[in-house]
Amino acid sequence: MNTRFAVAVHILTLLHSQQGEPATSEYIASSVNTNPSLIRRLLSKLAKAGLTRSQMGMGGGALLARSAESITLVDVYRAMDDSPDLLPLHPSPNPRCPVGRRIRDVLETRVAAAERAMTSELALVTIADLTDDISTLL
Amino acid sequence: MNTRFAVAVHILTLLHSQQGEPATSEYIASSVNTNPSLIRRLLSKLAKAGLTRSQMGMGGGALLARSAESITLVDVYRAMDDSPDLLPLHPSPNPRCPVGRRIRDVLETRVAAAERAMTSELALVTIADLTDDISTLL
DNA sequence: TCAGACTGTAACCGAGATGAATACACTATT
DNA sequence: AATAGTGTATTCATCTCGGTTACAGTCTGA
Repeated sequence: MNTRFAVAVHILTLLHSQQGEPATSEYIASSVNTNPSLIRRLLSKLAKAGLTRSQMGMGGGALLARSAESITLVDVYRAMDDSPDLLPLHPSPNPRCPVGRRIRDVLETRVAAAERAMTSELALVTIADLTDDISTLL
Repeated sequence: MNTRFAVAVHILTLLHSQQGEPATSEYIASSVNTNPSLIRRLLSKLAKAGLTRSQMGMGGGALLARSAESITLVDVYRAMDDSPDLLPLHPSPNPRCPVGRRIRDVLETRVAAAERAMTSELALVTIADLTDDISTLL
């Protein structure tokens, strides 16, 4: 995994703290410490996942499309998820070897269970939770 | 994560199926369908983690250093683990922004919990389990 | 209606990771 | 000594990633 997940969470938390005021990619980029184009790329993915929406034109910017209480970290994780495999399997073992022929299926089952365990944990945390965490840190 | 984890599991399962007979990197490579040098690189890591050992010279090869029942997928995962972060965080948010200043710590806690959930699941599965899975698949 | 403030998206770059391949010194067995 | 192995360094092509520039499209307000 790359840092897109972390940046996306950052974006959503920031949007939540804006309380309905649209945020420009320029403004978000200054908080994340990167450039606006990258932010817009991520916002495009978040919008496709139904987590944010954008107002075009002057005075526009990005907004949460749903309540911060309803957006969990799994939602963000899936929205950023290009390659579906957290632990990719080796592509082409030798089918003429008993182990090589079966290892893929066997391992896939076990790895899928582990990934489910992780996403279940991510599902417990919402963007609103993170905002609360930040407030209590003050 | 890359495919090293999957290949390492493949290697260990193969070694277990050898029942104490040393396996050459050439033989392992033919089952994994890659080249011997890559296998030896991975074996070197596995040996450093105490999971395998090698016999040099003619008739030599790799062996399990511990019982297959005692080697779990977390052991393999950690042995291959170069970069410690499954979900890396964004390196340098803007410290002058309230969200940017705190998001890292807040997110880190939650992500660590999720990663623990995954490794706990991996800890439940041993190399011996995988060998059993393969046998029952026949 | 036009200028300006925005978004959305494509394109390109440099850096780093990855797997494949080669090479070679070293070690044990026969 | 010859041979069959390991261990490790190096090189290479490819891919991914984040950073950046560029530009067309959209909205607002003077």
